Amino acid sequence: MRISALAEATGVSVATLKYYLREGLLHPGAVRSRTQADYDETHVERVRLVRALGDVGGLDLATIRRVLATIAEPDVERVGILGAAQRSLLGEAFVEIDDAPGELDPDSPSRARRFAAARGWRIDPRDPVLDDLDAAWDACDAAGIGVDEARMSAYADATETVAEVDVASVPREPAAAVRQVVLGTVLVDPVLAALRRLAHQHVAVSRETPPS
Amino acid sequence: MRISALAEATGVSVATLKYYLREGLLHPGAVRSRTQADYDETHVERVRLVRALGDVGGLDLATIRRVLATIAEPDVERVGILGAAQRSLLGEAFVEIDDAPGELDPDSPSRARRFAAARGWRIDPRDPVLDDLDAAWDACDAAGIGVDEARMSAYADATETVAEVDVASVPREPAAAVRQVVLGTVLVDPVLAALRRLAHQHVAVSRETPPS
DNA sequence: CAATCTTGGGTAGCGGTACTATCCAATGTC
DNA sequence: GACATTGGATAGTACCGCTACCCAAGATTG
Repeated sequence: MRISALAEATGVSVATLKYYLREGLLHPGAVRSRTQADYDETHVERVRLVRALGDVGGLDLATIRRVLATIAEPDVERVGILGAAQRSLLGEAFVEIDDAPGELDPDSPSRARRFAAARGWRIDPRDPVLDDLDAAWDACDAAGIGVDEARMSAYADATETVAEVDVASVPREPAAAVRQVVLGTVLVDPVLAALRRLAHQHVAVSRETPPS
Repeated sequence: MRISALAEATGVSVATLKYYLREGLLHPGAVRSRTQADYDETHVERVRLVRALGDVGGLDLATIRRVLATIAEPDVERVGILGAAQRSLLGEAFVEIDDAPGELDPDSPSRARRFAAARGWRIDPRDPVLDDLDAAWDACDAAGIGVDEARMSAYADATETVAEVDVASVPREPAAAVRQVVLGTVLVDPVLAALRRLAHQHVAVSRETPPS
């Protein structure tokens, strides 16, 4: 399969494919001569994956590159599967959890930390996702959306059942597990977001005109 | 409060505030003289809201402008509260549901449509969110993440309980309701995403070392 | 075998987004 | 009266994700 055929198969222009090759998002094809390389199904899949991560997952190319690298050679030993996933998605911003400076204040933990603790969630208080939750929660406050602890608890219940399903679907084999976790973290979020909007519609309609 | 004080209060540079004023994202202050205007708490809140929608919600400025316009003068009569929310978030891409061309094929509905129907969700088959769900679901397939109907059902269960909470928190008064729905749609997604990642962590840890 | 693609490789440019910097004359402030 | 600040305007910047163009080597077709 030549590059033009790959372009046709994926719906991505030849120029863009060359760009992906240059950027290291797409592995080179088998070189047949100086002006010909052979691409196969793995290239088609890769291109589709890159587009999926970008268009649906909303990742930029730098993050996509890290995600692909993580999948290619997962560094499970060092930080575990979830750690590897998180590091690939955070990039520069990722701080090795042991290296975290002594900024942690056990006397006045953030709202997210208190919430997680109260819930009995066993989470390292240095986990940066806790800061994400604080930021998102604060943003809701700034917008005047009342998200009190009760509502947050209901959300946490729901996400916990989601997480059980997610974890149950992770393969035992480490490399496949990393792949599933990294891609699942990114690509299932949009699925859940769409389902939530649809559920809004359904619930709203059902309240107006209850099902007979 | 002068513009420099507003900048200090919000952590946004004066240059950027001027830019927001120009772009209509921030209402002008009370003009005291040709070189002085007075800003108040409403301006502080507005700036914080704009940053929250951008930084946390990931919206671009054009979308933020539409969201603010929708909140300011909701057009509830025409398309209902959820419709108003959706239109402000979709912008150009929004197609009046009655105007939808006859492209709808009732004989071969998409996977998302079949799924929603099988679930008993009462959703207009022309709802564009169904297409979003199809795209997100397809992206999971393209990535090799197996999301079968069973898993999707579990996700739908979870989002349905989230949606119940969401709908229950919507005020009765129309203008406040539109505000809650539009902002809640955008800003709660990141909260749920963070909770899901934390729940992953918790569930994974609990499986390794079950709670005593 | 010659005319016509097509390819890899490279460089340069483009359109959009979200600011940022600079200048100005009018006006506040000390 | 010296200096800082403001609104208003214009121009410039940095980054991102492509896109366009060029070239010479090599493949394909009539």
